[in-house]
Amino acid sequence: MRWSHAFIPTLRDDPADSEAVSHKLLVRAGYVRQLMSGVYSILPLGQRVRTKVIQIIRDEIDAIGGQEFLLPQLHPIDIWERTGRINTMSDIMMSFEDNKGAMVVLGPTHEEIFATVASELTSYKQLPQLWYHVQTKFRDEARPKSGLLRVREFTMKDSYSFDIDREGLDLQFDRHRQAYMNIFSKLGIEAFTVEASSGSMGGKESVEFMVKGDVGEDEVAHCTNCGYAANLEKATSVLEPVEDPDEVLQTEIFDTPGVRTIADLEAFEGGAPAEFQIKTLVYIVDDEPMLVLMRGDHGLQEQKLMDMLGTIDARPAVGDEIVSLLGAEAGSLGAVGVQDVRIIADDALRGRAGMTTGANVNDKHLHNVSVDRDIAVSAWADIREVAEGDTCPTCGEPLSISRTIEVGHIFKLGTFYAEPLGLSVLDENGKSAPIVMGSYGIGVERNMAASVEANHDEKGIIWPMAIAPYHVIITVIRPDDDNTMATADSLYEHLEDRGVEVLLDDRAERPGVKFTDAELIGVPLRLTVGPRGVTNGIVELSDRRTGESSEIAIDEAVSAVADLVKAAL
RNA sequence: CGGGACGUAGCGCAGCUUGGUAGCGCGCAUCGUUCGGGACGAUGAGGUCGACGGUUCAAAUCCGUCCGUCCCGACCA
Repeated sequence: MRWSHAFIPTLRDDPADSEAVSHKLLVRAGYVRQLMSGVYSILPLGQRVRTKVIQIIRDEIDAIGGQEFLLPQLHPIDIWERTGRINTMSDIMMSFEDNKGAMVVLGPTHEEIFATVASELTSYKQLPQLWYHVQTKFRDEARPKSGLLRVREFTMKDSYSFDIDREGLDLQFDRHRQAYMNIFSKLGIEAFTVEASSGSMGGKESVEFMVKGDVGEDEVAHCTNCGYAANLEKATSVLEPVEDPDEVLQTEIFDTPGVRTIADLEAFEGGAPAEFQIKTLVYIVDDEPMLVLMRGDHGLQEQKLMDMLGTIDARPAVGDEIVSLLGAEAGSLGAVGVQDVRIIADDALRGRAGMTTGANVNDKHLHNVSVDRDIAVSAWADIREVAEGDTCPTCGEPLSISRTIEVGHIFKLGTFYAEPLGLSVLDENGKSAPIVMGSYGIGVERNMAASVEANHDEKGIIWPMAIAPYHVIITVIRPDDDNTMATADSLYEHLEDRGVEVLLDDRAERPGVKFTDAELIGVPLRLTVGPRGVTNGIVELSDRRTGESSEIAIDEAVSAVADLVKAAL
């Protein structure tokens, strides 16, 4: 491609509406343009990268036996009603009425559709199957952000496995895990896997692929010593025991004017340290109010609570709801003596005594609360959010917490979809058996952005060879010099003949502009061809990542570049 | 959905407080001089000032409503 005929609109300034590095660079370097919030046009350079990312994914999934489909993006709403996910996904589903008045949704994901096709599977002899597609998903995210990292219309490869039993699922799951790691490696992304909550996807076990990055939306607890890593939505840690007083006293009410928070009560004369307080939270779960008790210095991890309750609908109660339930306002709440309300308590409170908590009377608290004696706990669970420095559950070393970008997520769905959609086959005994499913997703544009987050410097993008829009850019210093341009043209043609993808910068621009643009768009190799060198039979070969350059004979340039490209792919 | 910021030429911004014929830089077009790290000079093109309504002799500027975009949080495979 000749740059003089290409549409590569580079910008000198960062766009005003960008924060994330990948967003700034992909816009400035002419890869994407925003149409509306969370919706982007992919420009020619971006499309070349996107196509390569897709092909890498396709090759890996084909290698583990995947069969590619093309599925509808328009879904009748009733298929979403059948699995019940109309309720769990409705917030992000784009839907509209067709001309006949039927409700149609733009597919946010395709479990239901693949499962419908899979209803034609009738015998265990047809299993296992591995099906996938690479298509646009529409999700009306409440808050698109960070350029391509969180959008409302995007491309995803999702695959679906169908097996007769758990063992088959486990095998397909492990193959995907390896395929995904291969993919991330080619994309220049240092991904690691973490245990994750499955959220609204259904199923029990899932693994997320994460890459560290400040713009990420997830937080992961990990142990550098033993390699333990889990999403904060699921992470656990070992608790240091607290010494409770030996003497068990009667509860005692006392005045705490103006005390509203754990910290207030710590500072209050006659108060208590946070680890001797019980934090009482009121939650509305599936329209039912309940109390959630935490140790004063611990935070609730809502997803752990939701997973434990098997719900996807939970929210903190608001002022009126709290007062009508407990008779006091937030700041003076407690669970002592509360009847007929479900009380979920964090494991950290088991057996604790000598605790302080709200009295359910404004500006009053209770001393000497023994959890077992005074509170009618309905259920115990680990619902505490792991904090930086907590003790690793597997090796005992301190955990650290990092922000991460989720670049892939794989799920063992089990029979979650098989049952409502009637997916079953006859087993070898002629008995009906539900199909065991897995689903495996990876977002294409998000991974492009994640790769930029991981591969850039102050000058611009540094693409890994495998997904670079071009392998090499030929920067012509004086395109108006016939000898120089002829040399550049010849190099261009010979490189293309060797299968190297070349961008020929033949624009009538000053050298500085061309160098800056070349570095911004991030082509891995650069050949600089100028009159001075051409006279001496020399061109310059430079490496975008290291910044190193060397002079090389014109005769050898094609082979040298072709070899470097080959070695890097 | 809660909180905050913003909306003026392709891009980045000033002007608004104190109403009076819309500006700067970059980019773009033509010509000339330049040319191995974002050149210089000259001449130009380009804007319903987000939309609608109100106040006023007069609104980018004041008032109201709406729309849009970004950031933090909630939310979220």
